Amino acid sequence: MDTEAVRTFVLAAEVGQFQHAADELGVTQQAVSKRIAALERELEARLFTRTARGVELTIDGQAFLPHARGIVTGVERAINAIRPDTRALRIDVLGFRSGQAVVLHDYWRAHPGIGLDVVTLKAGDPHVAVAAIRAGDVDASFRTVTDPAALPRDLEMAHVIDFPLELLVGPRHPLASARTLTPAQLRRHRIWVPGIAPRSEWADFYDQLATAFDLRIDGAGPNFGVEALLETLAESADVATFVGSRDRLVWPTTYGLRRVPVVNPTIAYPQSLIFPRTNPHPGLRAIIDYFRGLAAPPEPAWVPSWPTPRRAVHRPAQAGSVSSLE
Amino acid sequence: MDTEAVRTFVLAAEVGQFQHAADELGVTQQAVSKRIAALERELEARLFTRTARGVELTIDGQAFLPHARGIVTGVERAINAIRPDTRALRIDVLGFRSGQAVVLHDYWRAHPGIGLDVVTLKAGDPHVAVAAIRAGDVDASFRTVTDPAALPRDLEMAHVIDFPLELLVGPRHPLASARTLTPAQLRRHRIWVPGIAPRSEWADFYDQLATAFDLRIDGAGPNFGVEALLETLAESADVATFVGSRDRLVWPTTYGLRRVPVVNPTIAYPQSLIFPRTNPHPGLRAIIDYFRGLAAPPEPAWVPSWPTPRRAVHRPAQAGSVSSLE
DNA sequence: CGCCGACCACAACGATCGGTTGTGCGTCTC
DNA sequence: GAGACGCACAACCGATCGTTGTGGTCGGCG
Repeated sequence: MDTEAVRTFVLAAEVGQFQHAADELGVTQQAVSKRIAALERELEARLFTRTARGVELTIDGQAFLPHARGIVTGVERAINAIRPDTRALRIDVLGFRSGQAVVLHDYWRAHPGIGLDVVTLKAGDPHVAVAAIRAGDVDASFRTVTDPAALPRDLEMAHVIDFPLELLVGPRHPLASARTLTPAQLRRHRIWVPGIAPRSEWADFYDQLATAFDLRIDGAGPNFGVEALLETLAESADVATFVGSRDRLVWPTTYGLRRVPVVNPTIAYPQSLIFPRTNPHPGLRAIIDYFRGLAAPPEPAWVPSWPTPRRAVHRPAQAGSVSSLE
Repeated sequence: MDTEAVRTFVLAAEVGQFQHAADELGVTQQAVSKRIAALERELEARLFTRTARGVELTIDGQAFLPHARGIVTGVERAINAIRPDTRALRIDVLGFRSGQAVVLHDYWRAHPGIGLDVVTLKAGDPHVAVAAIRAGDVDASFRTVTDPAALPRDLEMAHVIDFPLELLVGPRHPLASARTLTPAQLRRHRIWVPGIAPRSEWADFYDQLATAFDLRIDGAGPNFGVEALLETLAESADVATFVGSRDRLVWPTTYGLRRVPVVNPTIAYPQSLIFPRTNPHPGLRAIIDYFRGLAAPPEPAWVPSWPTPRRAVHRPAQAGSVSSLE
């Protein structure tokens, strides 16, 4: 199906004449006639009744019209998502099931009609995201540059939310029945975190976490995907993994897996957003505010020793109240 | 833009290989390559990065993908709206701004995702709608056959709602400042109701109404469309018209028009729905229940002398309580 | 009543497009 | 280094889409 034919159909239905529609489109009346005929042939249905003074929609044509309008606007939106000057807010997330993407999706559902495209740069190094933002390929990225000196001057990194960690364990694991766990209880248990890029902020986060609480966090293993990880966890009695409380797990229940919150202290991943310091996308500020308005993890919370700008908007006086146990 | 190319793009993005997508679509790999190349040329953007083991979405491709999915599903829905065997519930209304259509639209918004197509048969005679239902062109029609003997055996006509009438007057009309009006107050005022087909149920309705309350209802005049009517009303000091309380008027305020409810008694148009007695569309019952669940006009109400089956579902014991002043 | 004007359909023709087969190139694997 | 795999390019052919020219039908008008 040619979308130009669909657009022609909509126009012809609106003006009620092939001739007029042809003038509007800058083609001959015969071309419009052939486009409609082709559409009718493809749909195996008559869309217009031809009269001496123009055309009129048939019943099938009336039923088709709103869907045709939807196709036309869908095509326009699709093109606008690509064109550099008109494109919608484009945000890089670590993965489509990550807590970042889940909260973004919540925001999008709460604000229907907003132009938002979620992409993943699929890079281990956060500096790839930095380069993509500077190049204008994306408008913002949920990555973290742990060394403040490494962040270019023209970019800003803002802390937007803390994602508390949970332990994901199979039913045979000794910690499976716990309602909550403290970091001390995790000591000597194998915690497997595959798929973490070597020099990424997440590797640094887990490094600091392991040394802070003397944990056995193994991030080296090969990553065969989420499904393989879940299957391994489901059958293992001695291996667990960390997930963010907002991360989406597709079939956690079918594997019999349990998510156990870690408390006293909460282990919080300080989520930052990187975006251009000047001329950020107009819709970005609302998203930052939305993230910052979400509930903070329960105190006390452990965070890594990055100099992340603490949330200055909603909790201005509590910058020092987030206790670090280091 | 060719929707086949869009569908190919979605498939290729999902499987990650042109070759695989080509097998799936039953074409050669080269055809897929050309389709994608054409799409990229049209969008002036690279959608895939070609690798030795397949293809991977670029950032632009990732942004395009959800919109492309929307286009594909939109095309599917459009086709399903046409195909006789799979098509969505198709209901005939008198006009897209009529109260019937407005309430239908409310229902559709309350039940997103429901397959519903609203059409107008544009026929004066309700028997055209009857024929269309019997032919399977539409699934139901908000028309009324006033003579029960004229309704074919294989069709059912159910009363679904009462639409109370309001007087629409311009600012210079003597009744413009009234908050409510009784039918007796309308006597000797000119009421203009253009566009009523001669032998339709609406003509009968207004005939009965005029004789019941001794009103001057003029339905003969030429119909130049809603806009012309509104303009005439806005400037006239002695002509008014009737509208249903649920009818949508596009720019009533810009013309300075006022809608005045008629009470003591309310004048109710008993809205019926005609549909096949056997094998009605599965979604139809829910719509009938929705209409019947809406608020009834205030009592007492005048209704024409048609033998409309009164609402038996929600007000089973009140069949006789609807007072007719005839 | 017959002409004219408006509008759509059909025919013919050239350019373009979308499909095919055949081939070449780069990369990954053994 | 040979083979497998996957995508791109070239050549070819039929279908399609645009054009111009023409015919048919309906409504309005003198």
